[in-house]
Amino acid sequence: MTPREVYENIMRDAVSVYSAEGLKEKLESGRKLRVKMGADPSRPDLHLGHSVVLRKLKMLQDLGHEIIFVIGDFTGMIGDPSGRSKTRVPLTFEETRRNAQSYLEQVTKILDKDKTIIAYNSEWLGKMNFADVLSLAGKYTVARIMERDDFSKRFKENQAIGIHELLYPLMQGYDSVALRADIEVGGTDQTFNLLVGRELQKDYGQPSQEVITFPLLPGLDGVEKMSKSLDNYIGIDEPADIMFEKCMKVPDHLLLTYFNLTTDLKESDYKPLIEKDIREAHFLYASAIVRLYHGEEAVAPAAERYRSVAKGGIPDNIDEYEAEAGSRITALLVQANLAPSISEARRLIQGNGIKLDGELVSDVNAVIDKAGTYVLSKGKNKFAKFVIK
RNA sequence: GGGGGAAUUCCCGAGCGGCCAAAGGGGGCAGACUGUAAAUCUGUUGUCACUGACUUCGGUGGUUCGAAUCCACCUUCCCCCA
Repeated sequence: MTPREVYENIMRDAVSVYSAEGLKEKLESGRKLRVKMGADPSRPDLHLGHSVVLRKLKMLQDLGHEIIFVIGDFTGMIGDPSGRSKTRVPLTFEETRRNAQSYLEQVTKILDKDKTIIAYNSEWLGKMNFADVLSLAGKYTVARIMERDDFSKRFKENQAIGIHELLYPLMQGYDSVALRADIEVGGTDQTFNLLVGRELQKDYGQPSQEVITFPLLPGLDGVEKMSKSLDNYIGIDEPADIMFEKCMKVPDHLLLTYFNLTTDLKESDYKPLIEKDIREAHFLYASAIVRLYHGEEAVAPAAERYRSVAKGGIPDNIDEYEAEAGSRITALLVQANLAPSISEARRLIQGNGIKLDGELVSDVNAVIDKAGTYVLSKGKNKFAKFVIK
């Protein structure tokens, strides 16, 4: 793609660009740009939600620009203030490095490893003394900080806001100063912080970075944004089978959005199909995603498996466990993680949710007493194979 | 600094000293229906050796035959005034 094409692609999918002229100018300057993106070291697992932004970074990278991931290890060590979430266990130095490593590995499913840089914000934030902090804090006002949506909301609702929380946008913004970022990208939830970076760079005598925000991908529940903790995600590291299955579960009304944000397909390839046959459109989507992250050869088997399970079949590549003859089915369910406790296993049986080799299990105290191979299933699509000795 | 209020199960939120493993809602899980969708309906949602037992209502002690409910202290949080 040419710089012009990349610019147009970004303008098409971005929610906001501050400023569009600045971005265009920088892209066409021929200069090697420093593109910053923040990474949360406490959650190194990437999903399709992240891929929205990562795929744009890939385009910039292909133009020869430098991608810098800022690992927020300094902020991570203090704890995340956003929301009223419980105090997060601060990460140790080793953990942040380990998570960053795993982050890098996953990121390189989309980006070029060699052209991707990792930076830790403890490198500069950790060296600041109180005078430096005061000087930084002096560059912003309470009124301006309170413009941030969640701050003002919490303030109005008389919810606590820690002083250090007010400093967070400044810390993130200062990262841009330290890195002399030309462009910063992120989800729309980061808009405020990214703009603070723009302001601070000016205060520190640097040209302001261009800020590009991309839409947040809604999760599989169709309500919350995609996140690992809500378990409504499709991980880019997941096995092809699971990926395929999850893609088929994307809510109908969001399928178009998913196509737009996470695939390379042209709208003309999928939009008519969505209107005509939503189920086929799901297959198209699932295939596209599996192809993207696992390659063409993984598509057919995953689709095949899906179809067979949908028909009530039992797939062959399922987790295998061993147990002794005479084991209770409830215990086996717990062993295979199909139930968190014996009690829950009993309830599942009572609720007609458990099958043994396709036969409904009705007795809570049922025992497998003959050696052999059995398949336990929970609901329509959770299976475990047992080799009983 | 002064005054007031709150802490309940995954979340929100009810809870007269015994009928409280604790209402109701949300969320989760399972069943029916389906497209392994949505919507809807049903069941279920502390643990276990499961017609019973055990451990839970911020923490520690106490009162009582008996405490989520009463008392004391502690911890944390919120509000109002300054």
